[in-house]
Amino acid sequence: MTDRDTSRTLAHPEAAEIRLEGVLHALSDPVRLSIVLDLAGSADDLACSHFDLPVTKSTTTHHFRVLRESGVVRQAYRGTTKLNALRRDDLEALFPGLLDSILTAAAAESSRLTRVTTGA
Amino acid sequence: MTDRDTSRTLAHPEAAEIRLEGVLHALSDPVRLSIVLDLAGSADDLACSHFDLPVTKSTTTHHFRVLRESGVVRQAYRGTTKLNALRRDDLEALFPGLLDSILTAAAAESSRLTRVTTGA
DNA sequence: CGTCTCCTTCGACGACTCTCGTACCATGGG
DNA sequence: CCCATGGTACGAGAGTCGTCGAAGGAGACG
Repeated sequence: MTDRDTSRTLAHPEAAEIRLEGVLHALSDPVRLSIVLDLAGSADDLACSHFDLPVTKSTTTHHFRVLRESGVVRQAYRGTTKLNALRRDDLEALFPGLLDSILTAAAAESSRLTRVTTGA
Repeated sequence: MTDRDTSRTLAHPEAAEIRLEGVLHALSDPVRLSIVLDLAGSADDLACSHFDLPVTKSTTTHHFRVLRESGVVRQAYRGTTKLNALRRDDLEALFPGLLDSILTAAAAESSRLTRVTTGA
């Protein structure tokens, strides 16, 4: 009906439209950071339902939209599921090394906090 | 008077207390990102009054507090002025390469957007 | 067709953020 | 001692964010 087609295609920002502030903001939420971390650890695409997040499905939809609209992930429908992939190439071209260092930092912090929590 | 001494010392998080999400959130604001960029470009410390920000003084105070409480900058009083310095070492130890890639990305985006804006 | 699964939309709520103006404190110089 | 300068505290207002539940659409599969 409107210009916001709800059925087939998903709006993604062009690479040139991606803003650093948006990416940093998208990655500053623990839920979204864990999504990105999971996505980075996997070979290719992951369905939304793959993720085990501590929020409801509508909140999950919200987080994936933030990630998509900030240019961090690319999404595409495949049947009833929606596949998600990191936009590694675009991000690397715009901000060389940024994604990797954030990913490394997130992994480091995750293990650091786990160690503290478990006391090991 | 109270335990919140307003005159001499400023509360900073320990290095181990610095959270990646907090750092990313702190850096996801354009004003704060420009502060950090300016701070990184300078040799050492800069007074708050050095910065030419498009906000009022109270807002500036707010942004510097966010940067300090997230562990991005260290602040110290020197007479009537307050000096600011990036916590490069702490951040580098916690998140290797992160600050540099964000700084590089910010500089790249800044020049990219300037180019677009001026049409040059 | 019926139904199941996956995901979206909508409206709502509380919390937090950014911004400001005004009043204020602390240091330093005349 | 008075005042100028640099920064803070305290509201307060507008906006955004993260979260949820209920309702519903789109494919797949019997």
